Amino acid sequence: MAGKRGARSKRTQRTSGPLPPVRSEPPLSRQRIVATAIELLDAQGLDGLTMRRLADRLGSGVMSLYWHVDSKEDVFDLALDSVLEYRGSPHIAQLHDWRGEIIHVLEDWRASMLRHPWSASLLSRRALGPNTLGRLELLSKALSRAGVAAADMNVAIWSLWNYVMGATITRASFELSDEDRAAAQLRLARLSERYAAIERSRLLLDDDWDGTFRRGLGFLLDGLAPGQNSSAP
Amino acid sequence: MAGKRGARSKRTQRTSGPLPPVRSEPPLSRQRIVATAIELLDAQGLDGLTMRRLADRLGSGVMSLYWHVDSKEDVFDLALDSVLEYRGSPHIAQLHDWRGEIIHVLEDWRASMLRHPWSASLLSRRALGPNTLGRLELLSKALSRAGVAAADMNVAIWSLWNYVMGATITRASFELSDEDRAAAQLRLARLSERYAAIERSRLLLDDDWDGTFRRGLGFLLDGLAPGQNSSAP
DNA sequence: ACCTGAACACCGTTCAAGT
DNA sequence: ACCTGAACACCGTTCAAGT
Repeated sequence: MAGKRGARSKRTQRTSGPLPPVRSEPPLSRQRIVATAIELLDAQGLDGLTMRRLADRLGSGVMSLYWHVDSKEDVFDLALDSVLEYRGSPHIAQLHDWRGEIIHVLEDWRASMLRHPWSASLLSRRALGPNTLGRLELLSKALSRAGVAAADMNVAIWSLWNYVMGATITRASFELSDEDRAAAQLRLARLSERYAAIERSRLLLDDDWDGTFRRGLGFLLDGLAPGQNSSAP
Repeated sequence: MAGKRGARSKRTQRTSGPLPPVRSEPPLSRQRIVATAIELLDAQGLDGLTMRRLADRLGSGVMSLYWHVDSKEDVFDLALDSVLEYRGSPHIAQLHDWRGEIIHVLEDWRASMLRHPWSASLLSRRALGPNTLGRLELLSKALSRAGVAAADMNVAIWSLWNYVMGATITRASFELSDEDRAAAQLRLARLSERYAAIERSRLLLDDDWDGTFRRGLGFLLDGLAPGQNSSAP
């Protein structure tokens, strides 16, 4: 499709150099490498990404990747930060609904990670990229508007970060394989007499992840900004 | 040391078969494998554990391990759960200080993981072992005593689990290498105009992890059990 | 019952070389 | 400037065999 000669006769898009063979792969680039890495991670999980497989998908030799990228770690960092890009409006102050604004920021963050289940567990191990910092910035500003005191700001940010990250990792790992989950449930059922309390509340059978996330976040926000009650209109 | 012939003349400990050469390594066992795996993980981190290195330390061939253990994943599961064994008293109800009891359970959990920094990030990826379930059980009972309603129980447990796990992973990853941390701070400083809010609160320079953990946990508990105020005697 | 070495099918990355 | 293949120093695990 790309490069097909249509109505425009001048080559306005490729501005210099001889045309490469029309049907070949586009040249390697950081961007293409990252996009393909994300595809591979989505399809095969964290262990599924290898430099060799990545090169295969890109139709290049393995070592060609290393011109564009420092190492496999580098690929992980780039893929993670790419997936965390915030695509919403930076100004979503909805009629002074600060609580709603904070919830929006965190739900959007969580949704981005759940779209790429490998990303949550990577986030906890890799350095903070620009898009991650951007989301922290957004959160910090929303918390300020919600009246969180400067002295409590870092505690509030880290608490929410930890909560979102933990919740997303937990959910992603429980969703990973029904097989594992069934095995865990079986083992729990077998040991139910030793774990009477969590058996009674059916902790490991509860799969309303979205509801649990929202309600737990509500409790945390109640603690962080007691002025703003959850039942306010 | 082990097996040294002393005052006891009868061999009461080894009950059958010929004595092995006195000075040799004790025989391979699940227990020894797990203990050595933990040593290796403590010394070299998650990537430092390989079956070959593990066998070397144990003075055995690599494939001998597979008689006692299913796979490398199995070793991870066993090492993780071993490290999470709860060594405190199961009855620490201190004069009806339910809030203090909950905090104790969670601080002890966190401390166990911080002693083995690889464990927190493993916890998020591996299945729940018996010791992990035991700690969840302890938490569940403490929450019941603190008056958390049955309908809120699972939300409360998961919220606290997510908080503790997230906080511990975050702390462990920031402590991992001063080098990375310095690099992150440098990058943040350079981009400070784009991230004015988190720069202002010096989010990434704040290293009072213990205080932040405790205060954030306080906020979460305020939300979960509003009856029990943090300033109560 | 417990341990072993050889072999297989992989890894990430260095290096010296090509265009 | 960009790409490459050969080679190095590793992996986890299968298998057939030893005691």
